This record gives sequence, C-alpha cells and structure tokens, in this order.
Amino acid sequence: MGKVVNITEAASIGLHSMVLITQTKGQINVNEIAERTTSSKYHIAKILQKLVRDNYLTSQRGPAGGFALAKPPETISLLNIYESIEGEINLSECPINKPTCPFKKCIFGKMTVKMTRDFRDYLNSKYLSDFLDF
Amino acid sequence: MGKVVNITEAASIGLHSMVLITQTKGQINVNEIAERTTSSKYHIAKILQKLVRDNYLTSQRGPAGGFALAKPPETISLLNIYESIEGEINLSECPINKPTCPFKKCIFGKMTVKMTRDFRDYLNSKYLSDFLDF
DNA sequence: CTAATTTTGGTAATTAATTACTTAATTTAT
DNA sequence: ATAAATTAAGTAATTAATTACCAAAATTAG
Repeated sequence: MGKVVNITEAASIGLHSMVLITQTKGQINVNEIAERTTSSKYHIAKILQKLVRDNYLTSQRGPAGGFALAKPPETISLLNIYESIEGEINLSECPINKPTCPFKKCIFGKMTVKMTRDFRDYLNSKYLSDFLDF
Repeated sequence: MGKVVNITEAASIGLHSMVLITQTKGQINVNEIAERTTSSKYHIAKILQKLVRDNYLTSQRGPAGGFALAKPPETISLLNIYESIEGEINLSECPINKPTCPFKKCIFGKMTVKMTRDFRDYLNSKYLSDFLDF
C-alpha cells in the first residue's frame, strides 16, 4: 500500500508519549505508556531518553518513578518534540537527493516542498497545552 | 534530518525512468538509465519489470534492446506509475495504524490526510506527455 | 549458426530502522 | 540496610528496503 507521509515509529512514539505525559498528573512510566500506545517499551524508553536530554522531560527512577514534563505545556510545540527525535525538518527542494538528476526541473514540481512545509507549519502551530483534554 | 515525505527509491526510479523513456526515441536500456539517474541498475531492472507486467512498458531483449512506452504518453499518469510500483495510495485517516490509539482524535488533525490527498492529486494531474521537454 | 547484448527471474548481501535484552544506577518503601 | 521498581545505556537480534549477483532466455548482427 503506497504510503506517502512518513512518520517514523520513533516520531510517533515521541509525540504520542508526550501528549500522554501532558495529560497525566504526576509521573507516568514506560510500561504504562507501552500499554496505552501498543508500542515496544524498549523503543519508548530509548526515545524518551532523548527528550530528557533535550530538556523536554524529567525522569525519575525507582518505584512510582517515571516521566513528567520539564516545562509548561504551553512552551513545548509538537515541532520541538518531532525535531528533538528526527532532527531538523529539511525544507530544501529535492525529495530524493541524488548526486545528479537527469532533468532541468523536479518532476514533483513544488508539491513535496509544499507538503513538507504544511506539515512543519502544523507541528509548529500546536503546543502540548492544546492536548490537555484530547 | 527529519524527512516527512517518503518517496521510496523504488518509486523515484520508476517515475524518473518513465520520464526518460518518454523523452527517448526508440529504446533505452537499463545501463543508460542507471547512468543518467545515478541509481543501481539492478534495482532499476526490477522496477521496470513491474511496469512491463502492468503494461506501461514494452521491453525487448538483445542488442539495441531496451524499454519503450507501451502506449501514448497522454494516457499514462504519474499516479499510474506510482501505484504500479507502490500499490494504491491509502487515503484513510491514521498515518500510524496501530491496533489501538490512546486518543479520541488524531494528534495530526487532518494534516496527514490532506498531504496524502494533495500528493495523490498532483500525481493524478500529470501525464507523461507533460514531460516531453523537461 | 555463433557471439554478443540485453531483459528476466531468482537469490544473496547489505544497510537502516525497529525491537529485544541485559546490566548498572537510582530511588522508594519497609 | 534491604528489596523492589524504575530509568539509563550499551549491545544484540530482527525485519524491511535496497543493492548486488548470477544463470537463463531472447534477440540481433555478422
């Protein structure tokens, strides 16, 4: 089945987990996130580590430990989360990036650039505070 | 680097090769396509086989053999080519497709569906005849 | 008819993403 | 203090996509 929009499992886990954490009073741990998102707890743990390093999350070990937002949900955009996991979204022209292209113009016209910009704009317009009751 | 729009190497090879074939008088072979697109000739051969099976290309073996369009370029859309390689583009809601989602609504709103539809519409609006001089 | 060229189709190797496992470090509760 | 729960970090296993290779079939040219 042709799948055009590529949101990796990693990015999906990051975004969904962050919304769950936002909605949770106190700490929530990897096992509960894994259960609620039907994802690998190992993978979740790896990704949340990144978000901790980038200071979007705090983590606490030990019983009743887990993760919580490191700052107010009004200050963390979906784009912050996405780019923390995937790196900066590339808004450049070519969706393929070969050393050479046989054509003068891109066969995709401006479409792929537009799609990427639309996606980036959407992520940039949404903050975790928009998902408090969701 | 965050890459949102996922055009596989296979789809890219199919589309670029078909445009090259369109611009070529007579037959063009895998080696020349490989050279001009800087792609693996093995991969190209595999993908063109599919397009032959789906009747968008004719192939001829032997010296001076190669590939040519099986029908007029006005009758083959980029969408035809794309879907021949990747399967039908899925316009359904969820970009992730997990057995369950913890949320009532999609955190991506309508954005991923819109992007997919935009892409599909673009491919559907372009025919190989639009790329005769390109 | 023979040699060279080219696609076909099957299979193997490589690479990147995901998932799994294991040990260590930290924290809490008893 | 000790045991239990939990994250951290490193590494291994699995899977899917891509790339590579090879033998067979077909075609052309001489």
